Amino acid sequence: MSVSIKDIANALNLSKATVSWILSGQGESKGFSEKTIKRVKEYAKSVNYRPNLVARSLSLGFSKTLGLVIPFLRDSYYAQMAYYIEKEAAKNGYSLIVCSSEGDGNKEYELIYTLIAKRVDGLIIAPTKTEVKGIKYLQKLDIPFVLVDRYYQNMETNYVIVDNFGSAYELVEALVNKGAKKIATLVTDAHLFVMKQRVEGYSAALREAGVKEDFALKVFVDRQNYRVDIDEKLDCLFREVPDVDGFFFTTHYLAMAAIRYMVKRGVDYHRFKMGVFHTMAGLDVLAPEMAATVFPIEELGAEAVDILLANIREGKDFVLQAKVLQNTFLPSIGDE
Amino acid sequence: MSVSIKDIANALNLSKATVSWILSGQGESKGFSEKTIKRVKEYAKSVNYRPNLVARSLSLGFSKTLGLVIPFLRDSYYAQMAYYIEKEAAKNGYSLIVCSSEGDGNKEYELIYTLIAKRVDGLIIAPTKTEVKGIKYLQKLDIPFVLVDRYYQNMETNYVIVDNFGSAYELVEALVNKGAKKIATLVTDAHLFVMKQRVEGYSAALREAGVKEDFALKVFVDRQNYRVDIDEKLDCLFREVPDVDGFFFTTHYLAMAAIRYMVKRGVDYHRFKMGVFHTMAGLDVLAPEMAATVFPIEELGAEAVDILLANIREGKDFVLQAKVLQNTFLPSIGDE
DNA sequence: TTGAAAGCGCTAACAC
DNA sequence: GTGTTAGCGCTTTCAA
Repeated sequence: MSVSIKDIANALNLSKATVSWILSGQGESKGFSEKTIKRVKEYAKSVNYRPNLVARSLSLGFSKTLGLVIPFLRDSYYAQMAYYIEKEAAKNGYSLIVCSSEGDGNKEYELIYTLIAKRVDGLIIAPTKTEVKGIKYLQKLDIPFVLVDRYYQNMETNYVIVDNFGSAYELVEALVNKGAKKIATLVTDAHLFVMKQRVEGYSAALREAGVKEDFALKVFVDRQNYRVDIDEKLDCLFREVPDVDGFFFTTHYLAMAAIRYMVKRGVDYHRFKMGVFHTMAGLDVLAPEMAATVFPIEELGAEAVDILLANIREGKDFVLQAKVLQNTFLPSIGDE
Repeated sequence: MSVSIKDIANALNLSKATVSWILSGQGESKGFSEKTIKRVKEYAKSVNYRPNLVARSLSLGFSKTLGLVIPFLRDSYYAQMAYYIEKEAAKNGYSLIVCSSEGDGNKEYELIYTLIAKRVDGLIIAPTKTEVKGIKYLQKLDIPFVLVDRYYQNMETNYVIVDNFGSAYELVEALVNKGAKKIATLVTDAHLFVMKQRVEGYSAALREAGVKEDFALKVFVDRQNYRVDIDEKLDCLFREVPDVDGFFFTTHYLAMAAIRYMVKRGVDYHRFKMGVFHTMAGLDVLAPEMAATVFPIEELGAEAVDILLANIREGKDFVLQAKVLQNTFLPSIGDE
């Protein structure tokens, strides 16, 4: 096995305490002699000593590790989020345990439970559905956590989200200003609060512009197999509203899927006024004229971590923080 | 603070040992009375007991946690890899600490060092550059690890990679069979062994087909700012070889960037015979006719974990495993 | 059928 | 300047 503080202490005829202090950098402030400090450090290096952080965690009561629970790490959106969260965490000396809940509430709960057992110092969660068992549990145990991307209206938690309503409003308003009269919206995961907000933003912008809403223009796509479901739904849309002239995609991959559909059906989609919530690579070349509202993903990740760390630091005295970030409006994604 | 085994023992007038055994499910096999077992379990639940896994780790000597070091979690390719690795790890009861090395060898070393200190049971690494300090360190300490995606020819390690040479060969051969004579290849991160292999596969396929290689057809793009660098390099290519009629993209985003360029320059790229190593969303609609060789990412992740766990389990007796997976050849990405 | 006690590696209050 | 010691929460051997 690897060498421990005790081994070093024995070899050098010193006490564990001395070695511990010196190795954790408190040698000088504790007033140890130059000689001893040097002796310990050199010996430690020579025998390849590396601290056992799990012992340290047990002793200190914190692990310098955070937990992240997201629906799907393979989704580029969450992957980016995870990336920036990890980055900010690392900057502050924390590691990140990443878990995918697969959009399953029970799994989410299991993961949270395990993370707690592993004694992470706090967690960041992009919650799934309306399952709140895990969240409630965290609250009961008084463990710091912050919700990202989605949140619950009726619960007091830290959270950082984007202004879904406002961004959608701004986007749809732009489409209207470009002259679109019959703007369809494509929606998926419609049960999510954030999605509802986007759709409300859409409705509000239309209302404000004096355009009457048409239910036939609201297209709901099944998330699970959206790539096939969208064909059917769009066929239906074009049948019912042949003169549709605009599209508001509530999320990036719906835009991509819709364009895939148009190309397949031979529809010249460039004639539509289009806007997408959160863009993705490829869209910019397929439809450079498309407007977009882009997530401040980096900021979102960093904010989440900062709030979490503040919560961890301040403990009981911490007052919950809710942050609503603003998207960036991009008139056309081609010139980003 | 949270309740511990000791608290339960005190409250129930039992010993810590008894409680520990019962709570870890060995109650019946140890032969405790029904009554005691029930009493302990119920009490534990009533006070919301949850085990402290760090204490458990310290005592047992393993953490049931793995470490993953990849260049960039925000890259969709690595994100997917991380996703499948986490999935397989979770299936086996392990958590995953994910870290991005940012393609920086020193950072990679730091991360490995920290992961070791946190006493992960093993690590999976997609190494950067030719920096092997971290790897050497792991070997010296005899800590189980497996390399993915990239590996070092001159070192004895576990690794799982794809057949880069073979896949590239197959792809370029297909382009030749479609009639392409002057096939350019776009390369980035050319110093990487895997990239070299792909380029060699390209060369070999040309050689085999009796096509003379033209250095002007080899386009090297700077990874850091490939989106701007590629314009200049392609301008140069078209100037020097105006009748280029095929493209072999050594990685997905180069294909996307090249198409972005073509669209910008008004080049009808559909006339080219094209092939890409590893595809991405959007390419299928932009160039459905493009051939591709797709990574078995899921298999790669799962294999890596399985090998790592076997190594952890068998320890000294484990014989290192090298696995070369086969890509799937896709004649045209439009019909996947 | 249950308990006592040592130990995992590290920290920190308190001594000398 | 340096050492003693108790303790973090859990496992496990040995005893009773």
